[in-house]
Amino acid sequence: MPDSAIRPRKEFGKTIAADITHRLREEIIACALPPGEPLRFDVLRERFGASFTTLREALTALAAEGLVDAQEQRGFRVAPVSRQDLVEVTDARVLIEVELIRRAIEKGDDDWEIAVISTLHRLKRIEQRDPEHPLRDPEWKIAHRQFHEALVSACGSATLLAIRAELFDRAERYRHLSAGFRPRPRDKAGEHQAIMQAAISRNADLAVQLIETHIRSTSDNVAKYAAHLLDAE
Amino acid sequence: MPDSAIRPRKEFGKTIAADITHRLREEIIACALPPGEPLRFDVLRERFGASFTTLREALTALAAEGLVDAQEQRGFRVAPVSRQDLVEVTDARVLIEVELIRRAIEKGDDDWEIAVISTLHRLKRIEQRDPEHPLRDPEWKIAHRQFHEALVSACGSATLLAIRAELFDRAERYRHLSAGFRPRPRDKAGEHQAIMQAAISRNADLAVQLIETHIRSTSDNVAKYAAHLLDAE
DNA sequence: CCAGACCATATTTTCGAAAATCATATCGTT
DNA sequence: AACGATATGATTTTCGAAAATATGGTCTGG
Repeated sequence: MPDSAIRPRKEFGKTIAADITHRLREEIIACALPPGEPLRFDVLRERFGASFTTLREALTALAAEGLVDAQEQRGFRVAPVSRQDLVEVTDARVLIEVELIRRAIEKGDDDWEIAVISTLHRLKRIEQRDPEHPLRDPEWKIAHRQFHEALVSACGSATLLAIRAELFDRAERYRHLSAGFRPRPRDKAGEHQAIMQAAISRNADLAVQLIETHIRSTSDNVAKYAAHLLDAE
Repeated sequence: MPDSAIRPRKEFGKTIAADITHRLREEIIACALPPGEPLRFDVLRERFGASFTTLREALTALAAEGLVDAQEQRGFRVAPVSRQDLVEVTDARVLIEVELIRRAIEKGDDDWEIAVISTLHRLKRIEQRDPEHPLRDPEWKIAHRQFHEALVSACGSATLLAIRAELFDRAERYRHLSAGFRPRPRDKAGEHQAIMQAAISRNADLAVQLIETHIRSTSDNVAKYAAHLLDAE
C-alpha cells in the first residue's frame, strides 16, 4: 500500500471528519505538528482540504483525547508538553497496563498466545531491516503498537483498553519528542522478547515487573534527552 | 440561580458547542435521553436550538467520553447499556478510585481536609431536606459528585482525575437507570460519613476498602433493580 | 511616557443550504 | 412467492458565507 500514491478523498466507509481526526492524530503523535503549535483554520484547511466545521469536529475529538488543547473562543493548539504531564502519563500507564497484563495472562486463550507471538515476530523482522533508527520507520511504529496491544488484548475490558490506547498515544508523542536527540535505542528487542516469554509462560509477576520497567525506563529516557523541550514550555 | 428562568443563549465566555455538550451530557446521564435512543438532527435541532454542525461537534465530544455511540454514516445514538458495560465501568472505577484515594490521603493538605469535610456537610444538609428521594434532587446529585471529587482531588494527577470523572459520569447514568425501580436508598449517609472519617484520619487501607464496597454495592444494586433494562438491549 | 478607549484587522464560531449517503418501497424477473 | 435491481424519500455529512469574538495598533488625555 504505497502511501505516496494520491490519497483518496477519504477511506472507504468513513466520514471525512473521522479521516481527518486520524490524520491529525498521527501528525501530532509524530510531532510533525509540534507541541504548543497553534492550529489555525486557514492553515489546516489548506493542509487537509476540509472545511471549517469538519476540522472543528476533528479538533474537538482530539481535545477529548488530550492531544489537542481547546481554548474557548481562541482556537485550538497542539497540547503542550511538560515534565509534569510526562510523569502523569507514565504513572497512569503503569497503573493500568500492569492491571491489564495480569488479567490478560489470566484469561488469555490460544488465540491470544498466537497474537502475542506473531506480533513480536513481525516486530523483530522489521527491526532487522534497519536496526539503527526503528522509530523513524512507520512500519516499526505500527508493529510495536500492535505487539503491546496484543499483550493486553485478552484482558476482557474494552473500557480499560480504550483508556490504555489513549495513554499509549500520549506517551508515544513524548517518545517522538526525544527521538531526534537520543544517542541510541536501548535493547528494546531483548525487553520485548522477555516480556513475551513471561506472558506466554503465565508468569504474571515477572511480566508485570518487566512491563513497568519497560515503561518507566522509556519515560526516563525521554525526560533525559528531551529535557530542554520539557523545561522550555 | 434559578434555572427555571429563561436560559441565556449560552453561558458566559463559552462557545455554544461547549454549552450544548454540557446540556446533552446532563440529559444522557439523567436518562432523560434513554440508552440506545437515536439522536436525530432534526429533533436535536428543535430541542437545543443549534445548527447541524454545532450539534455534530457536541455529539463527537460525547462519543469520545463514551456517552454517545457514533455510527459512521448512520448518525448518533445514546450509548446503549449492558450488563457487561456496567461490570467494566465498575471494575475500572474501583481500580482507579482506589489508587487515587491512596494518593490523596498521602498528599492531602489542610485545604483538602476542609474540602472533604465541607462537601460532606453540604451533602448531609441536602439529604435532611428530603431523605426519601435524594437522586431526584439535582442539588443532591451535584453535592454527591462534589464530595467524591473532593476526596480524590489531592491525588496530584489531572490525567487520572479526568479519567475518573468520565467513569463517574458513566456510572451515574446506571444509577439513574435503576433509580425508578429501587425500593429504598441504602444508608448512603452513613457510608459517606465513614469514608470521610477514614480519609481524614489518614487510614488509607480502611478508606480504600470502604470506597470499593461503596462502588460495588451501588453497582450490584443497579444490576439487581435494572435487570430488565440490562438484558433487554 | 503611560493607561485606557477606540478602531481596523485577523481569527474563530455559527448557520442553513447543498451534496452525499442510507433506508425503504416498488417493480420486474426467475 | 422469492430475489435482486432500482427509484424515492429521509437523514446524515460537508461546505463556504456570514456573524461573533479576539487581537493588535493608534490615538488621546493625564
